Amino acid sequence: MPKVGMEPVRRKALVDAALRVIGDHGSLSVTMSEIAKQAGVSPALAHHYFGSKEQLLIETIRSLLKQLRDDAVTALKAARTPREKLSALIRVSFQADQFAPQTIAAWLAFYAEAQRSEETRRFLMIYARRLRSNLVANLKPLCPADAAEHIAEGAAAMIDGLYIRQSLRSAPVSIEASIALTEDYVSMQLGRVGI
Amino acid sequence: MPKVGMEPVRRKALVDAALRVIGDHGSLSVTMSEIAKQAGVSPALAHHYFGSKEQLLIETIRSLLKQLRDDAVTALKAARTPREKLSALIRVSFQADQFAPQTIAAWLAFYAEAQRSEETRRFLMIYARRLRSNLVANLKPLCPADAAEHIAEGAAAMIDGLYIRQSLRSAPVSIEASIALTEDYVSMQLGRVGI
DNA sequence: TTTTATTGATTGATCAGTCAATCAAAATTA
DNA sequence: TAATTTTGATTGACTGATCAATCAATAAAA
Repeated sequence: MPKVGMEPVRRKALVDAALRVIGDHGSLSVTMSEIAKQAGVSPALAHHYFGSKEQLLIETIRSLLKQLRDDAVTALKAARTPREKLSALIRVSFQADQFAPQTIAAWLAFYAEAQRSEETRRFLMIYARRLRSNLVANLKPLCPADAAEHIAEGAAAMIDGLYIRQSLRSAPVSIEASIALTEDYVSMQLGRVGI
Repeated sequence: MPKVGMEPVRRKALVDAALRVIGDHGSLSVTMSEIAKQAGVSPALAHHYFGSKEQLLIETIRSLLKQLRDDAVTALKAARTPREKLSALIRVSFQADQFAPQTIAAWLAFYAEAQRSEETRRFLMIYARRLRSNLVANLKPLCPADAAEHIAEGAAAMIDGLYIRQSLRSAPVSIEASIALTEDYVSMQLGRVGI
């Protein structure tokens, strides 16, 4: 079997499998066996490449974050004005694959894990700060600095809150409605101070 | 030992212990032993009274919810006008003990669990709906019905989002700031349509 | 031959859940 | 009142299952 150079292929397959299994299962209490099976390899191989379950999970959240960042970068590049960039950030947050039940379930599981794992928390803090600073940067040209901080805080909270509420599938707020709600908040706050 | 009538005492002690252990641990992956130890009884007794770990956890979330409801009822009674009642609802959501790191960690853990446990999800949906309908009921006197739904959705999302972000302890938004942010949102939305 | 990839089998630890036994208060009987 | 029975409370010890992690063995490429 051993074609040389399988390592990156296997690593990716395992990380993707982990994300899928976690999303389906809605929890980090998934077994290495499940993940390995999903990736089509033996559990032993997962340990061989990642050393431990924890390490595999760390890589998994890292990949989730990278995906989000790449999307944000692309969306920001496509937008011209600060106001357009704000809309782009909101749209990226609610894009279909991010808002899929499994993805939301995975995020939630990682947030819970962050209560225990320092490293997981670090990653989620990076996400939170990035969203915030992206928002602030594009709000500052449109309003006073202190207002920008304030609005960014509120918008970020609303985005995260819409995720949480989506996870219950109780009163499913559609993607469009979620975007509208957040856009509305930002527009109204900006309207208060001009533009 | 057997003084008769220990059952309710033990049940409460175990539920409280579970909440504490879950909050400290930041996860539902806590052992019956830990919970029982915290309650000062043997693991076997926990099983005796609750039958299973799952059942104990269900009772635990039920108690968390009851606490919140009682507080809300009290706060609503003390407020007079609809606008005051809205403020009361916001204040209750962010009251100190609810906003304590351990309580937030427990909520988060239950949200994650809700992905798997139908019953847990039911409870959380009750919370979500209750908050929403309380908000709507007190918004309706102040604005058109469709606006009330819209504002309630946004405010509820913001509240939940502020919780989530609090759980990371990254950019700790104080209780007062959280209340202010939500109040601000509601006031501004209402300002748009009068009052 | 050496190196890389891969797995089956195994181990050790952890836990939920069970059960038989004990202890002491309360109820009943003498 | 004293003796006896009943019942609720409680636990230690055990079991069976699950799982992360290890390792020695194998297979194929280089």
